[in-house]
Amino acid sequence: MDDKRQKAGQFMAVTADSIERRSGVSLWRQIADKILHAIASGDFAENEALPPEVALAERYGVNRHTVRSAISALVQEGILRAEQGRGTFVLSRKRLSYPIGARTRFSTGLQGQASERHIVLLASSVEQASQRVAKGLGLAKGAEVIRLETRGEADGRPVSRAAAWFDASRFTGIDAAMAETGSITASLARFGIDDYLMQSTVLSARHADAADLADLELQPGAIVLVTVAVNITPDGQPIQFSESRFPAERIELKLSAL
Amino acid sequence: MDDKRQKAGQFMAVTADSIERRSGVSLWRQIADKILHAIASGDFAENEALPPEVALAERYGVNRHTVRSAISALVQEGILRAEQGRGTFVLSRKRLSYPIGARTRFSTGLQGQASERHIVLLASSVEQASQRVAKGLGLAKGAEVIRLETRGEADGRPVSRAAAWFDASRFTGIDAAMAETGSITASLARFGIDDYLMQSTVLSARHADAADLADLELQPGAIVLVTVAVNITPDGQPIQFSESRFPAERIELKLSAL
DNA sequence: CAGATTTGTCTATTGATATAGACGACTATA
DNA sequence: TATAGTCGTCTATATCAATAGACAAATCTG
Repeated sequence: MDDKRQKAGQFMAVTADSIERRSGVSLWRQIADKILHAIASGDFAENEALPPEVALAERYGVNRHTVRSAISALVQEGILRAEQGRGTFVLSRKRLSYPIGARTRFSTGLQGQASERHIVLLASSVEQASQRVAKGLGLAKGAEVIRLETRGEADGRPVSRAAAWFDASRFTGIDAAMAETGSITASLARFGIDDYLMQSTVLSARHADAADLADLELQPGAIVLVTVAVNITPDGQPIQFSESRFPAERIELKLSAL
Repeated sequence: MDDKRQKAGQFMAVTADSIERRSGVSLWRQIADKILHAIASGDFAENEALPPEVALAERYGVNRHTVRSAISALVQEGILRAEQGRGTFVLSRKRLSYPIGARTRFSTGLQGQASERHIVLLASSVEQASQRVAKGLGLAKGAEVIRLETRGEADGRPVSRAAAWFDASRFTGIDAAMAETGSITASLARFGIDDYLMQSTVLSARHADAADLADLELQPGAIVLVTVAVNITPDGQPIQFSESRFPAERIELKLSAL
């Protein structure tokens, strides 16, 4: 059984991670990804020095300057700190594990992983439901809905960016409640909803666009995980339609027993 | 509230999707992503012509040649077909929706979305459990495990690439069973396992590496969704540890009520 | 202190990426 | 059969990405 990866004549060092050339994704971006992944999976311990630049260059089969480009992107992002003469150190903790399940709640989900976490209400508006929002909420297209734009932060770093839609006729004032409480769960409680479930979630991934970069403080070329979900009451009434974006380099999604 | 996205002096057409320059991801790759996304979400209908190159160039704020680079990548990938004098046409269907749930089975999951689907056993081997595999299966590190490398295909296109590990002492010969039946479920049935559940799944996303590109027939720069899962018997015994990769441009994951 | 190690900066060169403009080839339609 | 619309190809130029080599600056160790 031939292995396609064993390309003709190409030497493949045992330690060499694979890098794609002329790919549309620059080498420094690919290497930055790999370093992030290595940190997230514990290969490079927190507060420890990375291997020196020359070693990384050899490991990935690129020039030292290319490694430096990758490192400087991660330094700018607050993941690494480089110190002349000493080395380059891992600042950032491992990837946070965001639970997804029938009763996912932001506030409790990251407990134990981040000492501080909260949701910021960025904006709210009343608008007419688009096709997909209307369908998700079981409303007619064009019905009035309230949209809440929020950002989740953990230890001062953005970990999610979400838009949530609610039936405007039923949840009048939920924007004010959200601004006051900083919690979707608490806001819904004011409308007599003390429990709700995730009905369905669809998950995809794409490159971050300009809005994602600004909202999530990412570097260009980063990847975002996108979830589109409908929350329902225990008796099956849809109450919330939402689209969330997570920076793939900082968050992994843990699908818990649902 | 200032909007960072409104860059100084730069004109931003109302229809212009956001594109990041000097990002480490080339413009043609970003535009290819956007076109794929537009197809997946139904903006460009199947068998219909895309807007002409000049229109796309204006829409994304780039040169026509840059759009052509994006299109030619998608043509190579079999997503589009360009016809001189006529236009550029969408060949490929929408993104498939792969269900993830407690009882996810490849064979049934894509029913109705693809007329033909099957799993190919690419390779199998016996090896010593790594730290994470051992932990997932509840074995001692270094215990003998059987690894199955598989690829899932739907309508002739690769949609998943997975490695699955089983306790070698309990599932001796599962590789042969898999080769014969082409189904994990059927193979496990031979060992008296007629039901199993997903215990936990961790989900992340990253750029495809060289192996992914070859296995999934992707173009460089593509994104893969990665799931790491443990399957257990109804009474809680771990039987399978697996890592799967899905091409984000062809697959979305639907987390069903579990 | 001397030497080794490691990050920081500089110059130079090559190839890929992106823009710009012009024109040819093919198709559809009035 | 004109003409307009669209994709295909070519040339030229500017910028970014990547390689290469050299040396400076800071830190650590013996």
